[in-house]
Amino acid sequence: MGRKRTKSGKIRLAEVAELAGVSPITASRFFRNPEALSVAKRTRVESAAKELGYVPNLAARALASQRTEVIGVLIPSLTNNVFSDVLRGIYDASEGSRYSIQLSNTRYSILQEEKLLRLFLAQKPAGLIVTGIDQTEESRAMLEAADCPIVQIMEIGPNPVDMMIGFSHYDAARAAIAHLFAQGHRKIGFVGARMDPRVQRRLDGYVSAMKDAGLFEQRFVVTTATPTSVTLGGALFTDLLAREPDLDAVFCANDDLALGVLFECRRREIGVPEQIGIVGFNDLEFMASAVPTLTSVRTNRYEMGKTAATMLIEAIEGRRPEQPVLDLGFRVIERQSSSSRHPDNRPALSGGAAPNKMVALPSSHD
Amino acid sequence: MGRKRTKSGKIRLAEVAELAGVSPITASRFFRNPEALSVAKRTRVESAAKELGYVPNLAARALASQRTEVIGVLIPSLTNNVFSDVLRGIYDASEGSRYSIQLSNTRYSILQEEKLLRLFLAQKPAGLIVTGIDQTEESRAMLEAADCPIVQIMEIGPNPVDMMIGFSHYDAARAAIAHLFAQGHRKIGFVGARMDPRVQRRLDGYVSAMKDAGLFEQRFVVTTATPTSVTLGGALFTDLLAREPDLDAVFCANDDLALGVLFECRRREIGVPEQIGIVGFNDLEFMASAVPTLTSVRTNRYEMGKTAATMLIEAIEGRRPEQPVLDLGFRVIERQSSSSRHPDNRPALSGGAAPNKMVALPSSHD
DNA sequence: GTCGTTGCTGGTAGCGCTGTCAACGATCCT
DNA sequence: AGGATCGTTGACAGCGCTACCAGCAACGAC
Repeated sequence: MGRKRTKSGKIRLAEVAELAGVSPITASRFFRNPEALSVAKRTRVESAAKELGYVPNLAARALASQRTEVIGVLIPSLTNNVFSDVLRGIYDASEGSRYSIQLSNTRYSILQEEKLLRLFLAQKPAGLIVTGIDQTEESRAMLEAADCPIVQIMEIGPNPVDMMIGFSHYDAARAAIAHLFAQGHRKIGFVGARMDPRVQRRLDGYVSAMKDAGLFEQRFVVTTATPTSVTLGGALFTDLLAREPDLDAVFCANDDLALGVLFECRRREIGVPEQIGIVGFNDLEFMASAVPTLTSVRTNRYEMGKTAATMLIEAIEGRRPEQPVLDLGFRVIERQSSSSRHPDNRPALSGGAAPNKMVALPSSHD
Repeated sequence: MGRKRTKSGKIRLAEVAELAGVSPITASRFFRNPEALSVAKRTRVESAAKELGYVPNLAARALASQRTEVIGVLIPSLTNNVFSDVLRGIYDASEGSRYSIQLSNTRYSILQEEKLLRLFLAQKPAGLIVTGIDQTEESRAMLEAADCPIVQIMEIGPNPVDMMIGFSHYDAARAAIAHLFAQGHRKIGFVGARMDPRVQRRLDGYVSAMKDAGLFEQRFVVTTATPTSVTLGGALFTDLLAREPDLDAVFCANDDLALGVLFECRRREIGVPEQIGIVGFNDLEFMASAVPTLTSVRTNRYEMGKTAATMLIEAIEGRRPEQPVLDLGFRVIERQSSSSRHPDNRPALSGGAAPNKMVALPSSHD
């Protein structure tokens, strides 16, 4: 049943120190800063610890040192594929380090975020990763006053609290529309769900690109606050078609919606891309596999998470990165669903302030 | 920059006690067992705490009380949709409770699991949630010796370490095959990826069902250790077809593979379900939206996580559930992709020892 | 009236570790 | 050679909270 066993044989630092023939404080130092010990004592403590199977008591450490080795992570959703990739990056980066991850879900509510932030901060985390740049005023103040490094992820913008890593959703959307223009599409609709700040900025990018071309029409835009889903993609597309039957392409705020649009086209026997072009956002794995393959804007989610955690840990340990704000860019991955109405292909469009920082996107699966 | 600020104005329990005019220990009791206080002192402490904005120091509490309020969760993957639903349930259940979640990713390695378990156990967690029933001997021993409640999730089997919640993957696979039989399919292939223990048991269920019907052929089975993906579904299906061109249905170990198979059929212009029936596993949201809609085995992932965490918390607080092993069942959701070769429809098949415990599956998104 | 009993409260003593500072010998510079 | 500096080590004093046990009033039973 696993309920028995009362006192586990606790090995304290003092025991290790005794066995090693050093003072407790020296043993303590071994675990925090081994370089500070002479080689002789270092090996003595090391073998003593191993022999006794010593595991430090984190609570005591936290109490005595007035700081924890916890990195708080605030993300809006646990199930959105986008965040699970980011999370995986964060966990991968934290692995092997002394830091552990404390994750909380804001459910896309900045009020909830504020509440969680208060909770986190009270425990004096070693560092904090927060999503986006749209915090409440109160949250912002807490973050600025916080006594630990902070990374804002998912997007970049002015006035970072501390560090920042992401890309411009606005520019990415503009690049997607530019691609559609280049392929000869003109009447381009927008479907968006959830409409969190990042989706909103994609919409803004879409609107500006369309306006720049003198092609914007309010009826081309269909959005909802409802959480995204494949099914919803179909429904929103249906709305869009009802408003504008002559549509020749759709830019979807994410790939789930794009897949839903694709299925809806199939249901209605609308040819893709002959009659309707489709572009998604995020470049989830299935996009390359769909029939026809679906164009999307690739974002470096895994790397974003991994780099954010790495930067944070570096900063915690006193090595602040030379570049506190990192633009990871994006890339329009051109596939069949948006292919040219005129048969001319061109290279992939890239964007972001640091396109050279781009790396291959790891598989979405682990 | 957020790096400044040295000493946050720390309000200790002692301050609260002083303001309330009680001893620190009484104030302490207020937070742990308010019932033990007289009503007068209770309200005094409460308002004092609120006035000062007191937040308990968890490290000190853990050190003094020799236990933490941390629930350790070990799952094989962060990105698999299946686990993100379970996780969401766990987080939802833990919210509002005093417990916080400590998550780690075993990457489908039981050795890694063992390592993490050792790490977790050393910090004396309040409770533990582990995935599956295939631990190493060492892990098993540690779990049995652990001084906290434990829930095994995702599947049920004999000899629970403590509590257990899940369903029979074997039975679920058999039900899927029974459904295909009922629809007139005979040459049914199996495609599986990753081949973790649960997928293996689905395969076992498939094999037994096929053998029972005298229809099993080794060449109907295509599996790989590679992580699952939509693309992989298409590739495995291609292999399968090469081995057995006369196949009339495919049972996919998960929905990603099923979607890949669907796309591959489309690519090859194979009619679904006329020429090939498809059944997936998990019933992810997109299955209902695909064209044709895809049959799948629905599993109660969110509820599994939520119930597991709820049971665990109850057990931690001394209220052990009357039913330590819970079968959440499954349900074959019949859709177009497997529909009858003979036009007769029948109600959905259900399974599991506690089908009445079945609840509506919450949306996969939050 | 005395003696438990119960309900509430407080004092004492750490939990296991680390921050700070001082001390020591060895090394280096002038 | 004398003093300064560096590298290494240890003593001490808590960090903020709770376990444990003692105390005390109020109450009822004998």
